[in-house]
Amino acid sequence: MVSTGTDMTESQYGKYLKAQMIFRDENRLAKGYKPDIKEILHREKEIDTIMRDLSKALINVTPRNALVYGKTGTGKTMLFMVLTKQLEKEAPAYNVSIKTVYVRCDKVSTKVGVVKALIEELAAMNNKDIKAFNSFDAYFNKFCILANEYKGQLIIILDEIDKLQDINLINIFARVKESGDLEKNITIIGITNDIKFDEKLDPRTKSVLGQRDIIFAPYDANQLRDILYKRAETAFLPSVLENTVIPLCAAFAAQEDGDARKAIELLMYSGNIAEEQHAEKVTEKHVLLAKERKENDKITEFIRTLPTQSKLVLAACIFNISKTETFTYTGEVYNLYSQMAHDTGIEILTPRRVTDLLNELSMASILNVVDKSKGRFGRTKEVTIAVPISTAWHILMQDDRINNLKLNYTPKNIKIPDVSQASLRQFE
DNA sequence: CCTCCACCGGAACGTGAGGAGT
DNA sequence: ACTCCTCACGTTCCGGTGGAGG
Repeated sequence: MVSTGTDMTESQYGKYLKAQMIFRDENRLAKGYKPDIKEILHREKEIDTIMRDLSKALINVTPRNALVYGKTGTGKTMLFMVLTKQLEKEAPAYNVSIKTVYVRCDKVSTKVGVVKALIEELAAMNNKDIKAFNSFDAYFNKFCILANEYKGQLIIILDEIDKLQDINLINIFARVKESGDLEKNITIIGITNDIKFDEKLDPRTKSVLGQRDIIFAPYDANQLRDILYKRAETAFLPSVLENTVIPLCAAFAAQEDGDARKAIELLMYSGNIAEEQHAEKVTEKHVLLAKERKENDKITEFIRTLPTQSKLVLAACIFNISKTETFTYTGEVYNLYSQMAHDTGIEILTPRRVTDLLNELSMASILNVVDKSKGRFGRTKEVTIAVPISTAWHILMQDDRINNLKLNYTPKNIKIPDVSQASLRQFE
């Protein structure tokens, strides 16, 4: 039996479609989305510089190497992705071949790994098979052979280049190019968010890589606002955004180092929440909720992924604090921690180590830890908790290794479970 | 003013896991 | 397969230290 089609009253999906009153194309706000060059705002100078250099590849002149600095969310990677893609697209019209290889050095951090990635890209162009070699030199030789066979321009982008274990790799490229063993058709572009990266380089590497420095300044609130408006045009349905929404998102993100990615994410999150609530418009309220939810998710995730020992220390703090409803001291924490560790059959750490764990929790803003002197009665740390206490406790008790603690220790005044993300938020 | 508590935190070292390089 | 090397995690040792009480 075959359905003849479109009886709307029978459609189970229809009501969901109808409910989607907010987004036109949510993908425009998604992480990997690459805008068109014309859509990119406030990077005119950088685009100009980069395109001027890269355009030489079109007449088969090797562009200069470059070192690109900028904090996260300033558009470095995105811009190079977009501009090199465009370059590759225009190459045939100029009768040249241009190949861009993009390597994320935080994922592939060894020189063997990087060269292997390059070989794979080059081999893929003419469907060659890739052999495994047993030394760096062998890999590098293979790369030279392939690179020499390739008559076009090869652009190597090393993203997060500061994570590269052996920066000497850059020198190896340079030396081989000088010696003539390698055609001079290779451009290396290093991207980093470490402003002082060049100080870690020896002068030679610096002169090889830093033929040109490009710096991406963080966006200010006004620029973020423009960027968000641009994205919103195509991402949202017309006039679903209240006027204050974008300025608010921009202002929040500007506070956080002008990270455009975060700004866009916040906007998307706000839209999601409006959608969940079947609202017709995205309002300021949704932005505030989104911000709060993002922060809560961060805390939840942080606590959830804490090592077991840290979880025990935190559990001890929480239980002590819930008893007095004020604060606790290092000594008390350690005593209870030892007890809890004993009860759960977990190895008991030394006090020295526990102070470090306490400090780590403080650094992460889960706890507030203040030095306190009780005079005659010694010096200690006064510990208070910086996150909603029942939220934290529930997350801790989701850990199988320590959740038998709740038999003896569940703090008073803790509202009981249903631990979905949504319900956690209601507490506090 | 001095003491002395109860802890702080630097330094040096041990250990085991995991990954890179040969 | 084997040897390095690095890194995270912990320990031991020990010289501080702010201020209430004597």
